[in-house]
Amino acid sequence: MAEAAAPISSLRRALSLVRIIANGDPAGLRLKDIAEAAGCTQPTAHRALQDLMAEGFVEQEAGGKRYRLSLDFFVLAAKAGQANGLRDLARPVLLRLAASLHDTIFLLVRHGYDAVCLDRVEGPFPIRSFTGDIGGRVPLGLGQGSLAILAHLPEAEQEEVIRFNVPRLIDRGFIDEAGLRAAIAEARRLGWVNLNTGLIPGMAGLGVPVFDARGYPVAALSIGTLAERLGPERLPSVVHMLQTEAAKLGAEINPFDPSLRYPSRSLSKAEP
Amino acid sequence: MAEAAAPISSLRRALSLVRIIANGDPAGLRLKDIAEAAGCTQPTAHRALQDLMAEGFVEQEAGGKRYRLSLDFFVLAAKAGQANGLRDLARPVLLRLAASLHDTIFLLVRHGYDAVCLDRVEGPFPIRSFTGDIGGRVPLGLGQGSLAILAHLPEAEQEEVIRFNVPRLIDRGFIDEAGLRAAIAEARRLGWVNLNTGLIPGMAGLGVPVFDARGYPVAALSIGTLAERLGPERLPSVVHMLQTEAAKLGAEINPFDPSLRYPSRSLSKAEP
DNA sequence: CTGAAAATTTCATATGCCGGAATTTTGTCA
DNA sequence: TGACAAAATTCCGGCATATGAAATTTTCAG
Repeated sequence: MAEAAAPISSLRRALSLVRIIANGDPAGLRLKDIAEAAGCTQPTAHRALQDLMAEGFVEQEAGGKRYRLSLDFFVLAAKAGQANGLRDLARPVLLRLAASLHDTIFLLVRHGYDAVCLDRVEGPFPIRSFTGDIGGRVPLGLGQGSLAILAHLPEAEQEEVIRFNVPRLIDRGFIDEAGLRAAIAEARRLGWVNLNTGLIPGMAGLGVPVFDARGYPVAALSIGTLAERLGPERLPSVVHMLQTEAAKLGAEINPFDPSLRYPSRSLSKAEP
Repeated sequence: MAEAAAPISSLRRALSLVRIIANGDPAGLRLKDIAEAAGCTQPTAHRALQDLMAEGFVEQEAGGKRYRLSLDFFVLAAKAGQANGLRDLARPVLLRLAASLHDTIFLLVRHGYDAVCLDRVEGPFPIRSFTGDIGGRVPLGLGQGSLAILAHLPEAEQEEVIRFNVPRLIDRGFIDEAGLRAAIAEARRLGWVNLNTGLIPGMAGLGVPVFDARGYPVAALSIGTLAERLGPERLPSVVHMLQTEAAKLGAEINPFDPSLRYPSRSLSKAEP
């Protein structure tokens, strides 16, 4: 299968070690396996890992030999979720919504071909979602908030994402291209997304896009709840509430910070 | 003043760039400032940053020149909070507690001289806490959960932490050594921590330690709420609930995984 | 529009990285 | 518990590659 056979600098190799560890067994990986996965010798991997440990990116369980990501890394990364300050801006919004609606609220941001869950406040009902936890990632188009973003992207960009994501979505067994396009059209027509379409039985959700000052859908607010809690009588008010908060949030996004619009590099690797 | 004047490998320097960026202005840092802070020339910093970008650890706002941590980094790190799988184990616990108590619940783990907020589920009341958000860090001893951990550490270790942390706590203007020792004694006597002591006016909280199979306080559960919600009639039942859940959680921690006990390296840098 | 500061590229040099082989440590199976 | 195999770590010579001065281009401020 396509093996990442990139002959690269020592730095890049070391960073790839971090990825390998992150994606490996949460209990930690052995040097041998890391070296093998990275395509380098054990001494090389070993020395890189020493440095990674010295800088606090990686740690070993006390006494043990297995390498895992360090808690320092976790702390460090909390500061990476601040793209545009959006997370802090959105926090009161999420809290308000959760308090009013008594359901779980998600904040998603677009990141390349994916939507990333930046934050989440849960209601009293147990919810299963695609995005899952904070830091979770789903292909654009899968899930309400994610679809809300995709549906409101500029035409050309939307096409690019669709082309890239359809195989990924099919792989996950959820939707084909026709279905996706239909869902996008519907989302665009309504201005929001309502998927009761039993992707997860008994669950339902709503997503609305968050536009920045340029009308670009940088993020989405979504709600996840039990299907029975989104019946015809409650649904309109929930939509209204989400849209109101999304509009307020969008207005607060610094219009002079052009970031978040076009992620700078080739982004998330596909998982086809 | 104390300048990190460590002549180190290229890898370590590059990793230090990540730290510099993480601790800098969230809007991003310029190459010149990064190079200066890292103590290397601009070309060197530049090429390291190119690699960091290529690996998705760092990104530039579209078109701009400033470097910031990438969202990929955020995604990656979500997997770093899994020390011991504690986060997943604790999630249902947090949800249960939040649902029953209608208050904000924190999960803290010990990390060197600090406690790190691994997860948090909020109740309907707006709360100010020391730890703040997920990924937040406080010196052991500051805050209810954090103090609960410190109070139940083995004597020698506790002394070491106290010696290290007292200056940091004083710097924050919160407590002196005598006060800390009194609080520790009280916490140990009760088995839990109750700080209504107006550190934050109107706020109150409770913390209970979570012990692993060896009786080592690896973590803490805590509740943060309005002072008026922890009156004498409600307090005992809240304590009981937290303790019950803490005990259950402790029992689930894999007793054969010795990690989390002694963080492997020198840990969090002081901020004196 | 202009000039200064920052970013990026070039290039010769030597530094410090690389992997094979040797040595020590660890984990496993009797 | 002992012994063996596998993994981890250290050593070391050769050379790839990171480095910083200088030159060039781009950006930004006034």
